[in-house]
Amino acid sequence: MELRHLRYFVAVADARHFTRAAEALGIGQPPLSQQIQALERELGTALFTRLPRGVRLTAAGTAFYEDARRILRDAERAAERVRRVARGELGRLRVGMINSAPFHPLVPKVVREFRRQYPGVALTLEEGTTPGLAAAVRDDALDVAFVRPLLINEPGLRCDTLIDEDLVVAFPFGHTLAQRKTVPLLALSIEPFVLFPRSVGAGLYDEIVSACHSAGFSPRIVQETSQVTSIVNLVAAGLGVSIVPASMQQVHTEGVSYRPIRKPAPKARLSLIYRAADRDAPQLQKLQALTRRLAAADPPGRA
Amino acid sequence: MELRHLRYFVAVADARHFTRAAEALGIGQPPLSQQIQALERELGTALFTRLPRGVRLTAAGTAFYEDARRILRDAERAAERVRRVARGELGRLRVGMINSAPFHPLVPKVVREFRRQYPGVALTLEEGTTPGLAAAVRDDALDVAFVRPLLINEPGLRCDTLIDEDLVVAFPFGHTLAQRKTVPLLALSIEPFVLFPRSVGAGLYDEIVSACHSAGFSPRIVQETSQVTSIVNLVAAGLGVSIVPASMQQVHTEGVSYRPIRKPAPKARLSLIYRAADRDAPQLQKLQALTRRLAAADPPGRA
DNA sequence: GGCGAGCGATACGTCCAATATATGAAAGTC
DNA sequence: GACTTTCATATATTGGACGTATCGCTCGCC
Repeated sequence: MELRHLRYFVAVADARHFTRAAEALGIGQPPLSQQIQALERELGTALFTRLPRGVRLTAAGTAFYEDARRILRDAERAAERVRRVARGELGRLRVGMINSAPFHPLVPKVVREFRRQYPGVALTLEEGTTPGLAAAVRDDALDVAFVRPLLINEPGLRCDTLIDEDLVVAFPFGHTLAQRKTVPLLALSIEPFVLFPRSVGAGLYDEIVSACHSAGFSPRIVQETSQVTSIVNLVAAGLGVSIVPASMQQVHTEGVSYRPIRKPAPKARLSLIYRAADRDAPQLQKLQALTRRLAAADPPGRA
Repeated sequence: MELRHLRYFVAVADARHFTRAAEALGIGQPPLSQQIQALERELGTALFTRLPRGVRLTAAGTAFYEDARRILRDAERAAERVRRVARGELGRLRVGMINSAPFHPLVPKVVREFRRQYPGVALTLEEGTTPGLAAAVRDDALDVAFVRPLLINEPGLRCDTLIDEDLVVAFPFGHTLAQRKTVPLLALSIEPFVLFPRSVGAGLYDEIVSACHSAGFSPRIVQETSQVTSIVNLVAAGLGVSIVPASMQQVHTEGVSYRPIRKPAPKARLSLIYRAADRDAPQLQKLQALTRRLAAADPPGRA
């Protein structure tokens, strides 16, 4: 039995007439008769009672009619479903992001817009550290992640750079250096630093530390904390200064002021990582397209 | 898209291997590849990721897999359902019977046995008069009916005679003629008769009346009632005698005694009628077979 | 009651498409 | 690097779906 048999059967049942059904199907009447006969032979029973004028469904045919229609409808819907999955209108996308990502306006904007445009895609969000997220993507626990620079280049992972954000200095309230318009890095040489542990983001950590080295000093880290919001709070509490992505200025914490770093300022790159094998996955491509479009409207380097 | 494509797709998805799937399907590997390619072309997306060792389902393929299996299962179940309907194991049978039919042991036995053997067939029962039931069968309101003889031969209706039952005389308690072993019809010439109206069963009515005429008298009908049980009650009440099918002796009404009629005794035929067009209907054939079998075990002429 | 029209079945030829056979290409394995 | 595994491609073959012509049956019409 093939779907063709069901299509022909339904056509004849609807028309109650072989000749007219054949016309509707765009084939001749004899082949239609033959296909119906083949179906009846396979099912072991007549589906139609042949009358001098047209045909009538038998009891078996009546029973089969609804089933046949349902199967045909089901097959069409299944095909349509596949096409929608393939077009990325249906499915899922597991997104990871580092703690600081939500503060850059691009990331929440991308997520919000993706949800709006593709309501059929189940988008899940998860926070983590850059190395943790990279491992999750590699192990197929996530599909994509917004991360800071990776030191080691995982084979099988791809990385699109989204924005190259300036880093700024965070001062506690009343700090003398906060009166300047821009701060040369070397001015921070005697300052106590609050920073995140190297393990949660070696790439950005090294970027900051090596910038200090280039300026001629080694930062004196007095306090470590993983959460970027905690860093700002510790700065506000007066434990020290810090160097954070410019987008952190979004968080208007009482008692903290931010100042740009005098050129050459270190940068905090934000990238999108995903499995190279999935580079053609439609949801991923849609996310990339969306990110590019929104990043263009909201150029990098600014907060 | 044809069911073949789905069958092939499921085979490959199960085996995760074209060559092995082709073996399982009993076809060569190249045609299988081609059919899958054709399916992928029609759906507009790859269903498998080709790996160096075998294949893996894509997201679209995974989505399609369950649908494909359900459709195939559904198609098989629909075919099986049709076969069962055709075999008469599924469906309905609307049975009619005259009031007196339930008293002959054959009829309830047939109904009971049919219900037991074919629980998938919805059997409905309805009582009525012979002409009413015949009209119902003709108008497709019933499928079969147990009736007494029909006078007019409805075209399109068929009639199987089931049993040729003796008629007996019903006497009120203490009637002198009830002392005889058999009663000659002529002895009833002066008796008042209780009988059913001709309209509810002209065939049997005429059989009785013409038997009386043959014996040399016209029955003096003093009371008419349609329900055969009412006739017996009226005889018990002493309103007159009656002539009823021998099977009515099943009803042991207080104050009524039955006596055989001396030969030649009139007969009450019980027949099964059905539409000639439906003579091949499986439920009908099963009912006929069952009736024949049970009638043979319980021969006609006896009560 | 004969006759034409309508309709499905049958007969037969044609052509496409599903299959088989042979081979190629790519990647892994020893 | 030769060999194996596995899917894709190329070409030939065949079966089956379809088209054309015709038959057989039934009904309605004159």
